[in-house]
Amino acid sequence: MPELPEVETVKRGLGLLIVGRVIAGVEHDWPKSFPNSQTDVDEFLLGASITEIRRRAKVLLIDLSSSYTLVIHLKMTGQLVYRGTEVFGAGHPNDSLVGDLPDRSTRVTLTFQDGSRLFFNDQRKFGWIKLYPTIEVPNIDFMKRVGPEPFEDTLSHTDFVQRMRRRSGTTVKAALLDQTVIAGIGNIYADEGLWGARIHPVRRVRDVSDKELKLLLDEVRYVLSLSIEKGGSTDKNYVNAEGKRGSYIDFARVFRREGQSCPRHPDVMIEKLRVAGRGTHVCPVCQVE
DNA sequence: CACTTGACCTGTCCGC
DNA sequence: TGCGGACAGGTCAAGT
Repeated sequence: MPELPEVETVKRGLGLLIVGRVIAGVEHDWPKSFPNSQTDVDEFLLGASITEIRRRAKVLLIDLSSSYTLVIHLKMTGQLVYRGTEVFGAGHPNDSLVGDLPDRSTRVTLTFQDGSRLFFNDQRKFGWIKLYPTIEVPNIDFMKRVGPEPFEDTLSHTDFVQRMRRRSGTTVKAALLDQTVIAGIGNIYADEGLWGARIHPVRRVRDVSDKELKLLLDEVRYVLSLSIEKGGSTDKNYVNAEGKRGSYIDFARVFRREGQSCPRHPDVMIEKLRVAGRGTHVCPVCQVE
């Protein structure tokens, strides 16, 4: 679930909450959630302060004063929730989606010198936090292969068309989800962008015109920026760094709206199908196969 | 090589 | 009510 807008929202929240704090302790119970050795922890994590929070694609980067970086992928159900040291009530805001922490899906807990904590919760255990030398981050396989950021101003419409054409034999939805074509788009914003551009997700890229693909980039940029403005999409698991939900789902036109009417066609119902192995939402009138 | 499917996991929901 | 199976969906490995 966390796609570009959700990770960007967490990034902005953590920027306000944890930059400058000094890491005093780390606990982790699931090896795949935090695979580094105790030696790495002792040498490069404990005692380091947080200098900057960055994002690349759906990956969050927490830079440390030790010249190491915590590289974090939330995958489907990951959450990063900060809790301060205030002692009122249960110690968390009333509108938080998350209760007392740690809880049974807490995989990693970072404790800061001032007693505040950052919890990495991940129900399905697909996500991870890995400590890398900052200088090595661009050499991680994923970082070398991932495509341009959607809002990079050097990404022209023509560039986008060319990158999509590299996957001309597959469906336009599979190409949009391919992180080496363009970074940060997942199932929600693929469906929303394709509806915006009136392109059926099952069409082969080779059968989609340049004009349609250029419109698709505009529509993808529109839904991503709207979602960032709304704090992302909370369907089930996603919360921001304060444990609060995002509201893009209230503005979604097709995602999770099967059986409801298309915003362009009050008499037509949104349908759900499977494309590229994922639940896919379309208006059968706007989007023709 | 290009593309598709399965695995990684847990929790929820649906039908029998 | 219990139980098996489908589904949720990001990414990589394995299969066609």
